[in-house]
Amino acid sequence: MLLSKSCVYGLRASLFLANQEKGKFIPIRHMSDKLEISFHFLTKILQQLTAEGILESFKGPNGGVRLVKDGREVPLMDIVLAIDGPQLLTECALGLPGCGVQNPCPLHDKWAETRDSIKDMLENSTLTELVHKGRAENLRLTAESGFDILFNE
Amino acid sequence: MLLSKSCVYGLRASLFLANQEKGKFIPIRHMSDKLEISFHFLTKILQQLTAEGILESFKGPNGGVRLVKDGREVPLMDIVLAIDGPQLLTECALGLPGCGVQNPCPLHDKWAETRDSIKDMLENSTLTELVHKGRAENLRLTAESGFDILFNE
DNA sequence: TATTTTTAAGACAAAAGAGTCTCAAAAACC
DNA sequence: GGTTTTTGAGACTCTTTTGTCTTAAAAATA
Ligand code: SF4
Ligand code: SF4
Repeated sequence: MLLSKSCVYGLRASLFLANQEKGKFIPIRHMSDKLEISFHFLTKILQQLTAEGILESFKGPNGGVRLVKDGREVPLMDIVLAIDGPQLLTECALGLPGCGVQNPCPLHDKWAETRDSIKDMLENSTLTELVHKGRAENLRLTAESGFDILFNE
Repeated sequence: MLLSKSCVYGLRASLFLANQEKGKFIPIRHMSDKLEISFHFLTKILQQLTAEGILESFKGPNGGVRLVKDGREVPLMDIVLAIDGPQLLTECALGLPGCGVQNPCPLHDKWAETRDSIKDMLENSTLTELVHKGRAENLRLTAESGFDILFNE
């Protein structure tokens, strides 16, 4: 898999948050219910995003988490880097250690192209952009429901 | 990681075989030494390739494994499918089950592009092509050595 | 202050991936 | 036939990933 499960959950939760009223703290329990992700597992993942400065959290009643920046300013890459780290961009097809252009394997040229296209996609897609698209077309964020699950009470 | 470790080892061993005298059986022990891969682990991986009809094996002295087809006819995709299966081409960015164009997530369009570029790379690269490139430029297949390790006795 | 609601932290367990080991079966050679 | 060399099959262990659970700390509210 390209992204770890933690990373995928982190992305889905971030999209959820980008679709909420700006500045409002959303309880993790609410998200874990809507997105059908284990509450404790999601909590652990979002703690990483909080530690990385992508989310901020607040304890107690009316607490929860929220995006620090407007989702428009948050490329998916930020979340991927916070959770999976940079391996995706540094490791490669044949997985040899300490790779680079100085000492490449036969796949390097082709792989570098592919890797760049992954990189570009993650850097050029922002949370808000995807939320707009998802809202407009009622796309889904969970196994069953469409995007509208994010609005239902 | 895009490809599992088993898959990467399978690819490296296949490149090694594509660089050998056509039709000759190469002992797995020889490959595991040269490529610095655990002998037993590599054996298990190559057994999968044999079961899938990509390699054929022969027991006993002067035995080993060899490519069934000329490496020119073997795209990397064959080896990836044999070892990692088709998930790379069917699973996707947000990892939702049963995905497709009928019921996409907000990332689908962008991911589909990226996925196609991965697919194209694996389908359009053949073992022989990469061996030629590796030989011409003495590229590496292991952590330390260059392509010439495949020739040294 | 006591109770409730929430995140924080980390121990713990289950599952999957990676790697090791042993023994059997086939082939060659003495 | 017996020994050696090789792949085949599978049990087994170790590590990483994934997921669960418990307890603590902070904040609100009564
Ligand atoms: S040379 Fe490039 S493709 Fe090959 S292992 Fe290194 S970074 Fe990966
Ligand atoms: S819609 Fe496409 S990108 Fe999204 S989860 Fe499904 S297959 Fe993957």
